[in-house]
Parts: sequence; structure tokens; C-alpha cells
Amino acid sequence: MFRALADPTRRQILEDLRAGELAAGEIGARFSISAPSISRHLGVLKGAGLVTERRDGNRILYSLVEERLATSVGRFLSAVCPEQIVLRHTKWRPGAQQEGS
Amino acid sequence: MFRALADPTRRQILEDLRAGELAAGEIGARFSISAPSISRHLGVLKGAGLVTERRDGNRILYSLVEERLATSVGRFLSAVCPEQIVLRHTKWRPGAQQEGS
DNA sequence: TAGCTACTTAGCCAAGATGCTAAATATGAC
DNA sequence: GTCATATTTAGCATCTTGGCTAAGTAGCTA
Repeated sequence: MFRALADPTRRQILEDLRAGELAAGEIGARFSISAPSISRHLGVLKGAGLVTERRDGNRILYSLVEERLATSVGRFLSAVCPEQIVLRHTKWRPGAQQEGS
Repeated sequence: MFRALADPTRRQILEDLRAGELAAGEIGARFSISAPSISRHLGVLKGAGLVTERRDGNRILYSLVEERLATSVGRFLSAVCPEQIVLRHTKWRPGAQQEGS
């Protein structure tokens, strides 16, 4: 998870996906790196569960999994600086009994 | 910043420092890797501004910079999934006018 | 000064990350 | 089937990361 966030290109992709789903090509057009490199970044994000993909004819549309990000990162933040952060709209909350990932 | 969080040993160090400042040796004792490796991890965390060091006689005590973590990570989370997170007790808040890092 | 402890710096190596080009795959249109 | 478009996979080069050992630096005690 955090390794997926370590790369600035991948963080930018996540921010771009905030506006809604995008095709791989549309994402790639925003960067000056090759399509295969973008494809690999998307694969890393998908592997981390941060995005999902859906085929639409010729294209593959990617979209953000917001809760995955908020839950994982939020859990860590809550373990390190709980006074400074509050999560909303997630199943998991700091201090609550928990199960699952 | 995020690169510093990418390594699980460094994340654990941050969690350990949550309880209060610790000497480099005390931190190292909690892991099964060599002292030089721990020293480098601490250097990375210090470079990212996530910890500060202070000499105490023979030892060097490290402590967490909570706000640095909450602000940086929180800002990113707020850019990607603002509905799911709220920051407290930091100078910067999502949506507010901002200055500085 | 010497000697001890605590920690960092230097240098090496294996593994992983990230970029590229070329080739493969998948879909849609003809 | 063939062509064009969209995307991924394969293979390679290079840089970075994270571990180690050995050596250096800093402070304390005597």
C-alpha cells in the first residue's frame, strides 16, 4: 500500500482519478512517460487495491477506490498521530473494535 | 515524505516513537537488523522531517514530529478522498487558505 | 592519555523499482 | 480476415533501496 504511494506519478494518477474514471490512455496523456510505464503504474495501484479497472470496448477505464486509501492510510495515521486526524464514512474508525484488513 | 513511509521498518519506528523519545539503540533493539541499518532508517526519517534528534550525553534521542506527518499525509488524503478524512490540531486544513509547506 | 559505549559513515552487494522499445493481445470497424 | 486503436506483456538497462561488515566519530570514565 505505502509502496504504491511512494511514487509521485502514482500519487498524481490517484489525484487525477478523483474527478472520475479515466481510460489508461487519458491518464498517460497527462504524463511524459511511455504508455507501458503508465500501464505498470496502474498495475501497481491495482495490486494495492487503490484502483479498479473496467473494460469499455476498446479502452480500459480506471477508477479510484477511495475507501481503501482512506482506511489504510488513516489507520496508520491514527496509530502514529491519533490526535491529529479523524476518519469519516469508513467502516473502520480509530479506537473501534475491528475486523478484516 | 511518502518514500520515507514506504518501508515497514520505518513505519514501525514512527509508531514506536509515538510513546515518546527513544535512543537509537533502544529503537534498534526492537528490530533484528544491524545498528547501521537502523541508523540509516533514522536518517531517512530525519531527512523527511518526520523525526528530530537530540543528543543526550552518549546517546542520541529521536522523537516524532507528529504534525509533519499529519499535515503532509493529510493533505494528500484530502486531495484524493476529502470526504473521508478530517484533520485536527494542525495549522493546515482541507479547503482552508494556506501558506508554507 | 586509554578504554568503553553509542552511534554514524563508508563501501560493497543483491534485490527491487522505473524507464525504455518491441512485440503480443483485445476490441471495434471494414 | 485485415486494419487501426488501445492497452498490456516481455525483455533490457539503469538507478535506488536496504541489508551487511568494517571503520570512524562523539561522549563518558578513569
